[in-house]
Amino acid sequence: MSTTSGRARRSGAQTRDEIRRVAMRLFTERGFDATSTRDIAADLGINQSSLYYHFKSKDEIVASLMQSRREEVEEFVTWLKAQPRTPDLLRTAALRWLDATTEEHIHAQRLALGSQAASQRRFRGGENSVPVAFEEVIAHFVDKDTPPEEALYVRTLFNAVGSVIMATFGRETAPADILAAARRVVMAMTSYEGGSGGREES
Amino acid sequence: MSTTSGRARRSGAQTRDEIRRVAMRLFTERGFDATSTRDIAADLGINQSSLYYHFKSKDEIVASLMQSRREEVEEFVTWLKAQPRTPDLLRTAALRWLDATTEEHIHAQRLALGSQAASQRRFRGGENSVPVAFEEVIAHFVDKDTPPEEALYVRTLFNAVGSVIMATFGRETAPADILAAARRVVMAMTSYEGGSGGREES
DNA sequence: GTCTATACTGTGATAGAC
DNA sequence: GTCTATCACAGTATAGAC
Repeated sequence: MSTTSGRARRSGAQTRDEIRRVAMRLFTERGFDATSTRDIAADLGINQSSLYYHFKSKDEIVASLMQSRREEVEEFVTWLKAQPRTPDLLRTAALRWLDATTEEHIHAQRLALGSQAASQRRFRGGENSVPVAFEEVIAHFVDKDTPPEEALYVRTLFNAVGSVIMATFGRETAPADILAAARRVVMAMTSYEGGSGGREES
Repeated sequence: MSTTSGRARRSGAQTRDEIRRVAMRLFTERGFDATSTRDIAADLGINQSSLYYHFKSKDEIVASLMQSRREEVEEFVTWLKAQPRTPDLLRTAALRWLDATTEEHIHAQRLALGSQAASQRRFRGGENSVPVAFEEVIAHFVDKDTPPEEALYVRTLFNAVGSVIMATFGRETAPADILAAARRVVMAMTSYEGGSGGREES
């Protein structure tokens, strides 16, 4: 919704926040590397060099995009350390963290995941890419009547290895450990029969 | 192991496969965008332009890297379609797919996940990045005696949203659905008490 | 099959007028 | 606060000698 294909809108009076908003959207859609400062400026309807009045560098833009989320992590850590060590703390903490995730956080995370769209576009490209081929697997368990979040659940299940890899976050991890963890994830996700997913009002 | 910091080895007689091997390693380590053709050539000890004798373009290199995985997906689909629709087919299929994942596949997937190392390096960078801050959360549930795959499990749990986002793979998905699916994942992963993870010999 | 040399393009960033 | 103009450089890719 809103300005779907908005480019070159007005000129003048850009604020830091407007730049941040556009940059977030473009970084999310195309990835950081694939988004040039010219792209950002063009979308705002201003000149590329004008960005440098508001930000010292392209890196500073992305850094400012990440800042708020970081502060929330610190608050979460503070809360966590104040909790008694009960057996269900793991679940409680995980759910609390999840509930603190807003829509904007999801955008930020998409960005932080690392140029998702950008590189994936490269690998999707053809008809004969892995993701396209994998759609048949998903289709085997999901049809048009499947609730969206359930379809997503199935997708996530078959991407268990990917989920674990993402969680390693660049640290060196033995492939055997990745596979072992992924196996646990698969077992857990196919054992759970939590009805509609256990949504609770808070 | 092997040649950890190997650059500029010998000259001449490079095969397509050697280029593929080096490219895979560098793409995985640094990401596609952050790896130049010069980097690849330098690691092989040849000139940048020599790559173009073997491959038409940089994109063709990465495309050739993805091909074998794609064929396996197709085989998997064939198998899947031949299965009877039993209630536990989802688990069976997910485990089968998982078991077909080799070490090399993990490298390929790291690459396909999209410049993981590259962009994440940008977001890690400072002391005050989100991932660094989040280490405290992990440390609250994991110590040095925790088995690696269990530690990975915890990391994956707290990255449930990220896992779901990754699984959406660029398709437009409502944030509410992402959160709903992530909630299911968290519930499932914190309900399962599968002992050591249910490793079975095949 | 590899080299040297170079064209071409796109990028982040700066200087200075308005 | 935005513009024009431009720089410096890195990247992919090509031409042609050896």
